[in-house]
Amino acid sequence: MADTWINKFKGLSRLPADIRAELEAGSQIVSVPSGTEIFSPGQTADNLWLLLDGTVKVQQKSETGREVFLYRVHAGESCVLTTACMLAFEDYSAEGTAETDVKAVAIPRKTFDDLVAKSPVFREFVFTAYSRRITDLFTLIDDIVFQRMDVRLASRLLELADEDNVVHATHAVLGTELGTAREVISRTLSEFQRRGWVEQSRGEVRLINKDGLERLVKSSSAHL
Amino acid sequence: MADTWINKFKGLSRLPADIRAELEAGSQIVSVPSGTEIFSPGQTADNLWLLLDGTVKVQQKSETGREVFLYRVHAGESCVLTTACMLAFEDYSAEGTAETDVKAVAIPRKTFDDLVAKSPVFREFVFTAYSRRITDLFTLIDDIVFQRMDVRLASRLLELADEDNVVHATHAVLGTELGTAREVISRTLSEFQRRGWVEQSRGEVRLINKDGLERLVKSSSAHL
DNA sequence: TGATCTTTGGTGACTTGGTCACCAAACTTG
DNA sequence: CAAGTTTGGTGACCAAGTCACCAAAGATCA
Repeated sequence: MADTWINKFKGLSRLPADIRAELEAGSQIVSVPSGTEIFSPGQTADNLWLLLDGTVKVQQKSETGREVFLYRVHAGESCVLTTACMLAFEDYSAEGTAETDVKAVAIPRKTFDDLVAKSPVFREFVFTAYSRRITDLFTLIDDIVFQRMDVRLASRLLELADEDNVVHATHAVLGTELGTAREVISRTLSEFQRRGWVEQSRGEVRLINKDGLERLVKSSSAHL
Repeated sequence: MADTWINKFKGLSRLPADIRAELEAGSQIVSVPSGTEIFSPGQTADNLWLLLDGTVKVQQKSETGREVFLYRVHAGESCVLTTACMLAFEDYSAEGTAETDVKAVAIPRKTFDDLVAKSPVFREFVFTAYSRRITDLFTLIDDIVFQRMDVRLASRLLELADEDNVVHATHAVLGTELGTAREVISRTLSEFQRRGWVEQSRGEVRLINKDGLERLVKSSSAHL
């Protein structure tokens, strides 16, 4: 009982026993392979996903066909913004893709609505998740408007690096992550390489001097 | 009974009588003068506001002291994003200011939480409002990243014009509305003036050829 | 094993937008 | 009306996005 998936989600551990039972009975665990489209424009979202393993990348497709990265959902978090659209019966304009193999709990609309009605703890969980995502969006907007590209790229590289300090992504992918052009990424990375912070090969960037990158990021948030 | 404020809000007219009664009893109508700070970072939001009259401008203040415009709440709409933070007991990073004299219904946290629990219609109202705001934010991000400044300024001028086709705003204000610098606004407006679309005087822009502005806006959304 | 195709990255020229420094004109306040 | 404040204008410069094009690294397949 103590090792149920429910305890992996911070706000849910305080749920009373009856609600837990309903939540477990009314939802199911699903696994999807890397690359799966989890939700997309035109498709009604019918489930709230709580991620157990893997990451989901949420992007906005613009009319002109280009894409902007919005945020990334990690294990222990939920794709909660879809719920607004799920309950509002409105179409979602963003799309979510599994970046890795993903294991998740899918809560159907019916169960979700029921639990929101019944459980104050579940309600707080949902609204807290909202609050976090919305704050993230505000921060993103702020970043796009005021932050220099080199700083944004440096901090994104640090986030995306694996345990060997390698980022597996093409310049084009990094471009859409930051909402900029591939050329800008190429130039900025050359500059980082010239300074001895990174080494590049096709499809990957090795961070060989994280300190340099970190100093660049810090220097920008310190104009007080 | 039919002329209650409740009917001014699209999703609420279907509320059953008992819920209506609770909503009316548990909320109050407030009036604040133009310029009032309705919510701001550091202050916990204790009420959900439903606007009856006037407009509220929601901005994000960055660490560097600059501001980005996020969205505008009109009569018949709600400041719903504050509720996430209200229920999540998290601080809000954005601030809301009355742009005009504002009349609104303030629903305290307690009443709000209660109604979300009890009423499916109220729940749908809340989630629909969320969905709309979030979609607006997505559109904003898309705009910032991909749209040219002249197009963005033209469409904003058309939005902000009063019945006499005059926009009452300084270049600096228009700058923060669009997340750009005053100088850029000045240059772009000079260009619009040169083309005979607008006339300027201190603190206001008169649209004398809306067609020109509208054509510019349309031309940009038509690259299919 | 090459020949060809596709994906990825590099580059120069140019345009747009943001920053800085500074000034001038228009209002406001005493 | 004099002095201060707000608003708008301008040139020089830098950062970033766009366009056109090419070259190198892998992938595919006869």
